[in-house]
Amino acid sequence: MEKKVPTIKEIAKKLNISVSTVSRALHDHPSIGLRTKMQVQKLAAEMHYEPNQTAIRFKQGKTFTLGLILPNLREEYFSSVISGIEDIAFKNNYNVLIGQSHDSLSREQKIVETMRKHRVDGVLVSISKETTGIDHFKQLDKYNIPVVYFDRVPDVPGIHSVWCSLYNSTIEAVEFLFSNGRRSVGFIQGPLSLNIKNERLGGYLEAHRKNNIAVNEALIVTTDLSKAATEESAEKLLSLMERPSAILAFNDQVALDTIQLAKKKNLKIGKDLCVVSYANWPITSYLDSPPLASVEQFPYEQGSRAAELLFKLLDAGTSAEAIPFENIVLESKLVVH
Amino acid sequence: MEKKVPTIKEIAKKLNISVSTVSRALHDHPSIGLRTKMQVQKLAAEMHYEPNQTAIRFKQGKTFTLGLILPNLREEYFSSVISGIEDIAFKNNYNVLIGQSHDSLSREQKIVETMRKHRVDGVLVSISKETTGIDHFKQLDKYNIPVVYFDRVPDVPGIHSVWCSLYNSTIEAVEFLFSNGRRSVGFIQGPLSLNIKNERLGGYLEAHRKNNIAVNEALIVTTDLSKAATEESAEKLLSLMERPSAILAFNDQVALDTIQLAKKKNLKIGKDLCVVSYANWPITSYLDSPPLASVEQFPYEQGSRAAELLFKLLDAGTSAEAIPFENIVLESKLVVH
DNA sequence: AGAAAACAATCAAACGGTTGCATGATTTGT
DNA sequence: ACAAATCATGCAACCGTTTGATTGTTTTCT
Repeated sequence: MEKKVPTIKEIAKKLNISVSTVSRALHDHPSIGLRTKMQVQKLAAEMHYEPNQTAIRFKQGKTFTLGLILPNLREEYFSSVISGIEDIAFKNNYNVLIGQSHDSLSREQKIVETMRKHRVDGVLVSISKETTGIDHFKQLDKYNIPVVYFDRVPDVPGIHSVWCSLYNSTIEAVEFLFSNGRRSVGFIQGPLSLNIKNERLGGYLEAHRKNNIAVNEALIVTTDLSKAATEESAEKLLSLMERPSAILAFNDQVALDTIQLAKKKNLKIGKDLCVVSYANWPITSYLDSPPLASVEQFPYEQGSRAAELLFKLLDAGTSAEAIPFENIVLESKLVVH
Repeated sequence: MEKKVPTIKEIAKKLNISVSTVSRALHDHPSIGLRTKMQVQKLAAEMHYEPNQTAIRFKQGKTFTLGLILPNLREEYFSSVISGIEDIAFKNNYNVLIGQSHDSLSREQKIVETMRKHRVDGVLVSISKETTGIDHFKQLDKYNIPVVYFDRVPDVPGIHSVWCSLYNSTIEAVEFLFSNGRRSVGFIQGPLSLNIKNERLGGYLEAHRKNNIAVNEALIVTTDLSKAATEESAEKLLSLMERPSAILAFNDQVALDTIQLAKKKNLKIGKDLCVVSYANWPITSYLDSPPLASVEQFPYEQGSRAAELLFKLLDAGTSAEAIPFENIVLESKLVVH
């Protein structure tokens, strides 16, 4: 009844040779004779031998596993990131262990701990919206586990990162609105921790400067991404005496909540109010009044680039020197619907 | 420079005792004296000792990892399932290794292989739409890896499964349409492999029987879930001489594609045509013309129940007898918007 | 006081594979 | 024909932890 999986030992016994010979034969080691090599490989195939990964991981002191920490899997954005990462990981014969922080710092801390205990070989992180420092990632250094931050990157020096610059696209987005005759553009910011290098705001301001349009501070509001907070901020904008004729929203979720509210107030989207945002959700194509345009951030590519960088670090780690901190910046792109 | 993680051996050396004593002391083994136990635990804490999971996994012949195979992470439905599974896994100190089949049989087969090689302790599967048999899961038997199917369950005997019955909800959904005066209800079926026990169709027919309404075969069409196929089928329905006044769609994605097409044909949703479907996507609340109702299938609960069942199998596996095949059926619920 | 019982700690094997070093056999060079 | 070089294989340690069997010491019982 009890099924037994064949081991290298049994192969050795059946052929009356030593385990080391079998091991080397299976690895095509040059010092093994052709005859034995063939014999071993033939028998191994017949017995359906498969190396015990658990043993190898143990012996090599590596888990061949990457840890991936991200806010959630629900957002299409992150599931695309995963595909990018998995493809690279798969090529390197690595597994990916996923942990969702659900945008909570304490959960993120727990996950880091789990990853450390699991002895993953490296970690990829997109930080939670509550995360401001990276102290809880420091513990990984002691275990020589390299970390690559992506997408939501903490604003501190001395890290490896991959992210997507929003500056140029934001300028483009705002100018797109200007050129459509909408010179009063509201801006709903996200949580401070997620404003990578403040690029959204920077682009927003620069677009105004370039076009000689004065910035109205009252048009800049903030949300923590919860529906309630977004509605409150949108309400602020929409009830201004000089109501903006367009809104730049932190992302498509914020855009949807804003549009929903605007409709309740009987504003015609596309006429009374135009909305542009970030993320470029596919689902928006099903909406009657979607954002007019959205900034695509190429999650798949961010994921794969981040994974590539991590593997580079892993390779270097085995050999010699510390790699200088690398920060890869991709360009985003405004997609007009 | 090279950081070293402390091991049980070093603790033993520092205290001049044997490794076995240390091991047992850390596990609170009764045959270790209180004094030594305290000493060991104190020193272990000071040195920040942490057991090497890799070694333990190897020694115990267990990976403390569950394999989870599902079509994709993009669908909100499946990300909820994951949460349900992760919560249970976490309670049992297990990790979850995720593989996406992307609804392709060949990918699914590869993933099963990966999981086997990785020697996961158990597997949870929601099959791809191309999957009809379960031959490729048979290899797991040889490794004593139990499998629990959930949600998309293959229609074969001799398996453990957790799924959500749609029969009653379908009857309710169709009757809901009838009671709204819509007696001509089209039905867009999904891929045959996903029609668990044909419950949607069964419910559809039963609702007609109960209400003495004749079934019009022309009103029953099929899609493979691709947008093109859905549109083709929807087109078939909407261009009938006797156009149905309502449609029961396989899921919310199909519903959205159908609604989009209907709008293009200038039909008023909610007036000329009512749509009900399955899945209950949260995003539909942002639509101007969402499905009128949707059947909620409780993904979180399905995930957690499936994981619980798997752990039950794992526990039993270590001890004695084979567990009789268990099939847990949950009830779905019609949610009217 | 002497045997039995309870306690505390150690020894050593085992898990499955990898790898540096040693050994024996065969071939090559002169 | 004999030393040297080359080739093929085996030995044994090792990775970190767990655990059954064993030894040695102390307490308890009669």
